Amino acid sequence: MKLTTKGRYAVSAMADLAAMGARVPVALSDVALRQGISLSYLEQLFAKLKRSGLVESARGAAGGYWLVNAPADIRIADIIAAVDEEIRTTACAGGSVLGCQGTTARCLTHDLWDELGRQIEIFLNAVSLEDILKKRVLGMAAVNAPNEQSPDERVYKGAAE
Amino acid sequence: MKLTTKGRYAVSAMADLAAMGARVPVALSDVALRQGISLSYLEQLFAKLKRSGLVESARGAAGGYWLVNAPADIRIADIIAAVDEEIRTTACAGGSVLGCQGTTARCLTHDLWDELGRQIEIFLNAVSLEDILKKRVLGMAAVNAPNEQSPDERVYKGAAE
DNA sequence: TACTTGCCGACTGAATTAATTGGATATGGA
DNA sequence: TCCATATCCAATTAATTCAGTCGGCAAGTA
Repeated sequence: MKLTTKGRYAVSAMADLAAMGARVPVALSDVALRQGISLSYLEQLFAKLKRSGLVESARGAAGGYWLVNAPADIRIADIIAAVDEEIRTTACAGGSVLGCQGTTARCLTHDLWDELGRQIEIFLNAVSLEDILKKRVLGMAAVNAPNEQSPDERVYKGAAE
Repeated sequence: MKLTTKGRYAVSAMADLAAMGARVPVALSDVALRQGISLSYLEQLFAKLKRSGLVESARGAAGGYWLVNAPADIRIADIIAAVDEEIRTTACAGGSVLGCQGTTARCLTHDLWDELGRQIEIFLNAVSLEDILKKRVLGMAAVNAPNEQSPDERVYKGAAE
């Protein structure tokens, strides 16, 4: 999972829309001012957000963008996936185990990056736009102890993949 | 937290040292061969690892690098911090809240990136080199439910809830 | 001495991010 | 109808970072 300002901009902008109310067209120029992001760059991001079905738009004067779903139903992972496309975290090419090429240590770390990617995805899937607006995010970080417990106790969900 | 091949290379190389035994000098040229990483690039990484006190070295023939501590006492977070230096995940400059400049929505997302960084750090701190060698990594991913609130119908953590 | 290895700094190619520029098309209101 | 305001669209650029290269020097061993 890439964690760049690109994804952060997108989340900030989406939170901005959410704060402005339901199905009210919000002009990107306003968002740009409030969030301190260049208008043209926002346009590129929203083209992707729209392509992913997260927002709708109206052209012309009094036009703008608005959220398709309620903030409670928009997960942060959806937003970042829309603008950052690539989710791969393992060193192995193509996500296939074949990429490890038979070397030992790299295959050992394979599990690590795999699990880290899952960890990040679980987190970003657990947080909605509404959680952000209502400041319910702090204190969510957690991790299971290494491998001694029964698999049934795991809280992890099989990430989208 | 940056998650690039840089950190992955470093972890792979450290796992390689760990697998070779305690305080045995391992030449980087051997590590480069086994892990498929360019020697010169490895040298740069190990300069940082040494500066951080994770490895020691001996020059000359039969020289090489070895781990200062036991694999069980070396956490992945230490390795990545050593080579990637920067851990900042918030959009706010300098890690200071002042970077938010009074805009509302960016400050809202501040908590999110803060917590995500904490999540990643908790995970990478919970895993040691020994865990990797003994393949105890899978199943550690987890997350707490969002901050105390009346439970609604939404599924935060997937089917396991 | 010859060889191996760590050490050091400057440089380069490739990729990506972030942003810019210059338009075209649609819409509502004066 | 005209015009300001918007989304839309494509191409280009500037800056950054990653990943890797290159050449040479220092130190230790046989």
